[in-house]
Formats: sequence, structure tokens, C-alpha cells
Amino acid sequence: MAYWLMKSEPDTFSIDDLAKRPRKTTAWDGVRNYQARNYMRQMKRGDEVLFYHSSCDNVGVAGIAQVVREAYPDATQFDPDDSHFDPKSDPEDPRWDVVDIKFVKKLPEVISLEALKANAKLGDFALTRRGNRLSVLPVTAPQWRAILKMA
DNA sequence: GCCAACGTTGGC
DNA sequence: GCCAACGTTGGC
Repeated sequence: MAYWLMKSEPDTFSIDDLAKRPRKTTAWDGVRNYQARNYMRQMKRGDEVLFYHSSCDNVGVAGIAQVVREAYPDATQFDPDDSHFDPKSDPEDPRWDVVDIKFVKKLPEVISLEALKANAKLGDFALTRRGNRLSVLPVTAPQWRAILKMA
């Protein structure tokens, strides 16, 4: 079992949107960064995910989700009408993948980025490293436990 | 809206 | 392989 953090802009897709989906599940499409993709390829069914709200008034961890389907090709890369269309991706060897994640719970309050930065127990946390821009990040087991305690 | 920090692209 | 230009991310 591994732990991850996935970012989403709540104006586009929030933890509430995830809870409202059919079967409370969504394909995490649109990732177009190789490192983030590689992390998604490492994800296993049952892995747990911190659902993070970025670029909004209340930046931070908003809920918990779970991986319910492991990596498979992202359909949006082959759709010319989709903003994530990638003309260079070969259908025989797709460049971009998605995983399916399912809603587990919404936190009563967002754990703010400020509070995460202030928590020394998190140590070297990928999210708070300077210059971090990855939309999919690994979380260690001790970090996961420390963050849940903050909820 | 600003800007720092990246990743990607393409000419050479 | 280098690197400048460009586009994007994301906090503030």
C-alpha cells in the first residue's frame, strides 16, 4: 500500500465533484507531465490519495480518495476536440495514462498548505519542496499518518 | 495579475 | 547536446 497526493483546481473538479460522480469514481485524465505520469503508473489498487485543492481561496488537502483502477491509456490524448489532445501520442503506444480514483471522504476542514508547511513532522515533503509543480506526488507512510492527525 | 520555477521545444 | 524561447503551474 502506497500513498499519494493529487492536485486539482476545485473550480474545475473539487472533492465535492468527486463525491457526486457516478459510483463516486473518476478517471484522472489530463496529466501531461512525465514524472506525474510515472507516479500514476506506480499506483496500485487500494493505494490512498490525498485530494488537494490548488489555485483557489483555500489551498490544501480537502479529502481522501482511493485508487480503484490502475494505469490505462488516457482517452483525451486522442481526441482532437479535447484541450489535452496530444497529436504526437501514438495509439499503438500511448504516451499518457490515467488511473481511476474513488471518493473516500471529505475532511471537515481543509488542511491548509500553510499548516502543512508548518508541520515539522512532515520532514522532506514533496508538496512543500521549493519550486514543486507536480500534480501527482508521493507521500510516505509517516507523512500520511501525520497529515491525517491534522484533520 | 504578478512572478518564480519549472518542463518542453526546436534551432543549431 | 546545448540553450534560448516559450508555455504552464501555482502561490500570493
